[in-house]
Amino acid sequence: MNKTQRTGHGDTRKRLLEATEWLFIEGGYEAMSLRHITARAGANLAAVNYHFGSKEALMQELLSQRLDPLNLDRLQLLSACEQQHPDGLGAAAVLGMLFIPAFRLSHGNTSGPAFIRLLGRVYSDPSLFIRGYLQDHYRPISGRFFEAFSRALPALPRQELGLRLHFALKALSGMLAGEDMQELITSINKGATINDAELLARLISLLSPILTAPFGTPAQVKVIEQLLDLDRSTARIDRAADTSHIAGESGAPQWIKEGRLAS
Amino acid sequence: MNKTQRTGHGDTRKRLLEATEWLFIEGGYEAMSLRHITARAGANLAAVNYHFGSKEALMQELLSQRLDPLNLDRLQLLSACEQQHPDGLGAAAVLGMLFIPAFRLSHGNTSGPAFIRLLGRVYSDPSLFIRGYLQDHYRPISGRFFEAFSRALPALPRQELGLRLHFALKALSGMLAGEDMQELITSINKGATINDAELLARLISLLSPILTAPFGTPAQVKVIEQLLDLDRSTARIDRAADTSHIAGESGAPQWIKEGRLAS
DNA sequence: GTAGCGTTCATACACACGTTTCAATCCGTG
DNA sequence: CACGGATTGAAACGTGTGTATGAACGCTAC
Repeated sequence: MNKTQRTGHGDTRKRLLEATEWLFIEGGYEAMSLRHITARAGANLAAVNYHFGSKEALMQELLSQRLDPLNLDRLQLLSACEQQHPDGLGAAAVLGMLFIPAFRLSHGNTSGPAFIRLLGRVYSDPSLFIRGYLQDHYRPISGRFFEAFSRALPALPRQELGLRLHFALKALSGMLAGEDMQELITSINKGATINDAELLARLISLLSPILTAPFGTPAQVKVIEQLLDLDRSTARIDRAADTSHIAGESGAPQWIKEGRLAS
Repeated sequence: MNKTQRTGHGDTRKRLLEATEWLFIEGGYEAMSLRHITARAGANLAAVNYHFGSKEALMQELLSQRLDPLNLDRLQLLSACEQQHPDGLGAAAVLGMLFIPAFRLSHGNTSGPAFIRLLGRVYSDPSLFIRGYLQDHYRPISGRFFEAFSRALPALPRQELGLRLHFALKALSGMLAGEDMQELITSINKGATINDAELLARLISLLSPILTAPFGTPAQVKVIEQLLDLDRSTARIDRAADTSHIAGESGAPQWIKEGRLAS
């Protein structure tokens, strides 16, 4: 029945998805307009609504195609690992099970390094649509991994664990979204022929302290107390509280007095 | 000469800034329209362009009023501390000098907890305007603190240090922007009468490992290698590379066949 | 009281957005 | 060749945006 699959010039659908992926990676969901997408894909403006029904449906399809396999692999790896080590896992290992499937998927396919940046964008995009999609579609996997972390760190209260996980994942996604990560990987690979395992271990060694670090020690508290004292004695005489808003002194609107008539 | 300061009903300017601050905190720069701002401030739409000249100028004024004093205090504290401890500072102490002025400013003024969330938004907002403003106006302070960190961590190559700093600050701002931080603070304060210094020390103890953690140890690398093996053996048979895009099987556009005619 | 300045108001402009419509095209099937 | 469904094309709609304009208002000073 799938005879008319490739009718017409017809890979418009594919080109639209690719263009969408690119623009999303570059600027996030809000900066991604249908006119930009269709122009980049060499398609007509109406093509998006014809093939997908709406802009949101387009984005959902892209996310589903990219994230579903990834999260399936993550769950499978977690299950296999829990079965193989029934006596418990370390937090670093659980982190590894989040990263390794992403790492593998980004190596095999043609999308190559773009996949990593897509991941970063998805997890750091502030738009309600993206956020809602993630929460709606991937709550099970979030829960599974939360439980895994909870077992790996039984001393941590669940609320505190949630906080630290937010913390760690924000750091990670903020990093992946930029181009810094690519530079890091290439620069490392140039410096010495480094193993994939070493690279991943290095990444995880940055993240796992966020989860495992103990609360502030007395020594650290003492350092902070000294700083607080120094700050109090250094701070300029308190500006009158909250009158800071009143800046314009008199007369015509302030912006007209400054030199920026040009531009 | 500043006699006509309070002419008319006239605190419109102040109300506009406050409304802007609220809306920016809630949704970021892009979600903040002039019509929303003026409606919330009980002012006319044209008021923004009259008092500030443009939307961007409004935002610049808000950011300048909030961030300039903060960063001045930070620099002053850093200078005082370097003078007091000419033999060098620890990374945790330098982190403290970033946080303590923000902490103090958020305690004194009426703006109270909003100031913290404003900070989080500013540093995590993805819009080009906000990013550009930060880079243009606060490059000196960034440089100063980068040097301070560099002296505190002489073993770290500068590129690696830059990476880890990005990492740490992304984590921090992502955390501050949400409401989680307020919950954390209040929940901590409820659990036990905790000192300001202890709270700050706890925060810093989460962040400083990102800067000071050593590279992956051989033991960690070994764990990752085991996981990689397990992943390779577990991964489902490779889907044909990158044909994942082709989903529609035949006939009419896929979205029309599904049940979502409603809504 | 009236002239003048600072401020507010309603309204309009030009543009970009997502979506819709309907005619024009393609191409396999009869 | 001609029919018909799948696809593409050009143009328009309604809404939201930032900005601009000019009249109306309030107050102070002469």
